[in-house]
Amino acid sequence: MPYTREHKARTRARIVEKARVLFNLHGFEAVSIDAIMEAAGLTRGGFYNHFGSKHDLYAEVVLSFADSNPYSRTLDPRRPRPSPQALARGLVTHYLSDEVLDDIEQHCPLYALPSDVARSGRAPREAYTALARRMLRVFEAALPKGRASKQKAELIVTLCVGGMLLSRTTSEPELARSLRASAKKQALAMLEP
Amino acid sequence: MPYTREHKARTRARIVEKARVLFNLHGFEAVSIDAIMEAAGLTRGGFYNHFGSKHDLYAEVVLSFADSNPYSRTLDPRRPRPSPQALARGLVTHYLSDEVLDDIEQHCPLYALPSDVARSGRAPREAYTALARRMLRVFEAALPKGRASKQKAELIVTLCVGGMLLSRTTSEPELARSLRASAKKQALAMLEP
DNA sequence: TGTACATCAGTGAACGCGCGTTCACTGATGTAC
DNA sequence: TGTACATCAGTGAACGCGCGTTCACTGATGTAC
Repeated sequence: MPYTREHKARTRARIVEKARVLFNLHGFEAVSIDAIMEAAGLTRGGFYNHFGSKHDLYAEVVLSFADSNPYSRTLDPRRPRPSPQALARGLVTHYLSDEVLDDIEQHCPLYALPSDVARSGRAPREAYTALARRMLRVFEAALPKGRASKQKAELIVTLCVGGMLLSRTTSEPELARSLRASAKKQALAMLEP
Repeated sequence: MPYTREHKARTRARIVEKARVLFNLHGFEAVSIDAIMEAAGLTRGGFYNHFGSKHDLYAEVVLSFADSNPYSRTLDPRRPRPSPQALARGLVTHYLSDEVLDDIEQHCPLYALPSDVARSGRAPREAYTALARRMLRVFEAALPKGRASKQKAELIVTLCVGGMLLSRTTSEPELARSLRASAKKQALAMLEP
């Protein structure tokens, strides 16, 4: 078998990664297979050696989102793992930060691709849900056990996603900043003991 | 001038209304001019008697969203206008209700079309912002004057939009229900004196 | 070690379809006389 | 009041482009001998 199994896997991963960035920027529909393959340094035809259709790629991309914690980049692997509380506070602060808002490539699919996911069938929606659950767990781990904490975690996720969504879509920077600041303040307050 | 001015205005309004419903269901890109015109009882070619391009229609549709208070349907015009507090509580309850979630045509563009709006240029984004501001005003009117109330109003809007967005996109009905219930409870609590 | 071979990742031309847009036209309707 | 006319909303065929997908091929590379 010429070309190793690893070679093909790496190529496939490169396509998914480039698609992730392009989808984040422009949405599923607006990005052509041509554009994705070119970004991956390949040509159009080869796409179907890796995926059955463009829809299959959607699911793959959203699954890859769920597998890559969007907060992980801010964690220095050489340091000891922070406490659940510090992790939760850090996630809120990072998630609602100006730097993330200004760098569309970093945007989380929870607010960057909701419409596209909703229209794209079962697999992408399940990946979307998995990502939301992952965020929920980070916050639940930082709160005392119990029903009230589950509700608090849900509210914090809602504030993070809603805050960024409105910030991203609104045309007034001042309103966007204010909405984000309010959401961040409230979410952090909810993490206090 | 054959065909009265009113006739043309009514036709135009009908196109915008049908486009609004179809865009809500499928997004901007996925709905063709053919489909819109057919829904309005017309044929393809006539579209350009009313709009310069499909993009012009986007802006028009979002502007029409901003002009139609999504809560207005729940208000019975024969009754006296409710107090600002009752109006705000009613908006939250209606906005995050199961009935609205289940009827996509009723969905608010703040969470139904964010990606499409973000990718469609200045005019739709400004209409989107106007709609968000309108919601903010409803909540501010129900709260005592001051800085804290402005923040509270922003949080309530964020909870409403974020809660419905996550509910709409998630694949697990139980999670969707729980997220919405938490958001509703918190938003209503914030409206208490 | 070197060589012939088989495999299959990758290429790029071609196909077909849908959609936004154009355009020559048709015919319903308000207006002038 | 009735009629001829001008206007322009609406029609539907046609155009052109882009994109998803197919397919015959090419050539890089691991394997067998």
